[in-house]
Amino acid sequence: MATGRTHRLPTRSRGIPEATVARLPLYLRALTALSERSVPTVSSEELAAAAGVNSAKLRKDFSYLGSYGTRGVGYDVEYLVYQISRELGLTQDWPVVIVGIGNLGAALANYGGFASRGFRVAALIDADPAMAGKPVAGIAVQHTDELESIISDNGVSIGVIATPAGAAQQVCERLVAAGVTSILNFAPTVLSVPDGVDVRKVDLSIELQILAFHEQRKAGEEAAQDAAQAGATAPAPARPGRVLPDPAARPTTAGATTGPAPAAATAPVTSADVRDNQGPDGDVPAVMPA
Amino acid sequence: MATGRTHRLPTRSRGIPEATVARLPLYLRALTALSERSVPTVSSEELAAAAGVNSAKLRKDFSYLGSYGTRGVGYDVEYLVYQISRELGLTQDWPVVIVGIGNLGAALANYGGFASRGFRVAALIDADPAMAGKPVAGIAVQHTDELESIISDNGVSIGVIATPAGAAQQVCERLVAAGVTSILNFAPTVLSVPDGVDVRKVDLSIELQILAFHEQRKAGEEAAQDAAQAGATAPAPARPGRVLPDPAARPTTAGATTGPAPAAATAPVTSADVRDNQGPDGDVPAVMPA
DNA sequence: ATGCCTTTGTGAACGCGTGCACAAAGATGG
DNA sequence: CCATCTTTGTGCACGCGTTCACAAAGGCAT
Repeated sequence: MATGRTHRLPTRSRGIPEATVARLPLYLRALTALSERSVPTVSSEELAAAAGVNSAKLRKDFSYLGSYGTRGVGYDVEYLVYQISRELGLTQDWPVVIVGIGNLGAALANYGGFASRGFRVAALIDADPAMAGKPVAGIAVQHTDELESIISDNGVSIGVIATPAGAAQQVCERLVAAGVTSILNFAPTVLSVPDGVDVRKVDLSIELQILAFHEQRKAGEEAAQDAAQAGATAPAPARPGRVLPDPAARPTTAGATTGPAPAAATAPVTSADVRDNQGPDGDVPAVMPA
Repeated sequence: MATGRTHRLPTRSRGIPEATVARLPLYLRALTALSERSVPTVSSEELAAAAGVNSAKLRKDFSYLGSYGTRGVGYDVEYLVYQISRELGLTQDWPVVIVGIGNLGAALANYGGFASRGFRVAALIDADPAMAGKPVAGIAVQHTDELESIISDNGVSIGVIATPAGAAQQVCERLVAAGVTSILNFAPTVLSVPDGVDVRKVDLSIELQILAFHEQRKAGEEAAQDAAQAGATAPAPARPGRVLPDPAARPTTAGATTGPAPAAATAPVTSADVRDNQGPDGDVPAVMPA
């Protein structure tokens, strides 16, 4: 069972820490803006502020790329833009396919940020025959049947999945089998891929839940403070509370009844099960970035 | 001017590590799926597989919530669903506003994952007067002028920004001033917010760039291996050959003219097929999709 | 009851990422 | 050519996050 987990590689790809790689696009964006304003050089302090990071961190990040700065002066904007672009592999053109042209897929297809950074939408693919031929963002949608040939003919190595959760794993497997080695997944599902394939996921639902957690925490602390200070501030509008019924007591081994014991031991819920784990709810894809 | 950084201070919110919080939604999704299949209990091993993580990590994550498992048996699915939901603050209803109803904003509005997880779209807001009143996903779009009153009237504390990059910061400030304390940003910009406000960003462009980096690395290693196996001669680059010679000489402060110094950065990639990145300049920062 | 077997919960080691603080490098002015 | 000032590049320490490995806990069969 080569249930390749997500990305579990040498973490440090050829010397450049993953955390640094994730920030390079941020620096690149800030630098591009400076470049357009014809700013010749920037100090680590200025650039760090623009990118929203610590200047020491920025300098260390750049140190992994080499010594591209000039002490006492800063970094040459144009030169740095080129170096980072090269490091990120943006000096070449990356054909990309988007699978699943629903609301989200269409939004992605229309996203202007593709072309401007070295990415080119090579094809839009959807399983709905009715969509075939329809132009979206100026590109005719093609049917899933042609997925393999499209990828092969265009040398596509990056695929974007914007399908419903239920179709994601299958689409993923076809993409990988056809030669795709990097996938950006917008479907709310955990994708299983073989080693060597990179998967990055973007999930609106998860992001919101994380925010909700912090929001709840903030509300709690605030309440505690208010209580302590005895109503210094006006009581915030009570949020509509939809309280879930508490399953009451924790299941203390009790459930003796339905105990045919579906045998948890023997069937370690593996890939087969995981596969159908799809959307708990009819979850439609989700999220998207900008 | 409180150039508030993102969120990075309390790191460990009330004992639960941030990394753990980020995984809870993942567990919750897997558990919900099991719940719908009426599976009574799961072992950490099974659940970890379904969520795509290490079982030890999962157990440690749960240990921060309390001892909800039964040794020798595993975790009660229903009970755990409740506990995690409660911890994430999903037992209450969170009204959310989406600002910027373009392609992306509309896609988000249509996303089914909202309601299913305790989130409710309270309002759709757009700056275009022509959009006002138009129904999107069954909700009438409202004009930006009403932003403050909408937030106040509905007690909204979570806002989603799906506007073009240029408008994001301004919208953000209005949201925060109106009472929003958590923001999910889809615009490709770094938002500055005061302390106490959480910001999470989703950026397609960045994700793709990270994938491109790894893709390029893979291509490089592959080429190296091929070369080694093929007799270790001729650095035959595989696919989109990378291997670009350091083009522009680094700006060694040389030019006496501190002026604009167009810099040779545009660097015509001397070597073969490596297409030069699109325009050394036309790189428009991007207008959000939408 | 008793012993076996499964699975949790966690102590401890390890590695990555972050941020401080500073010496070295280089520009600039005299 | 030398002094001074600015900014880079990085050694070092600290803390979070991950993973291993195992003792304790509890079910289950005998």
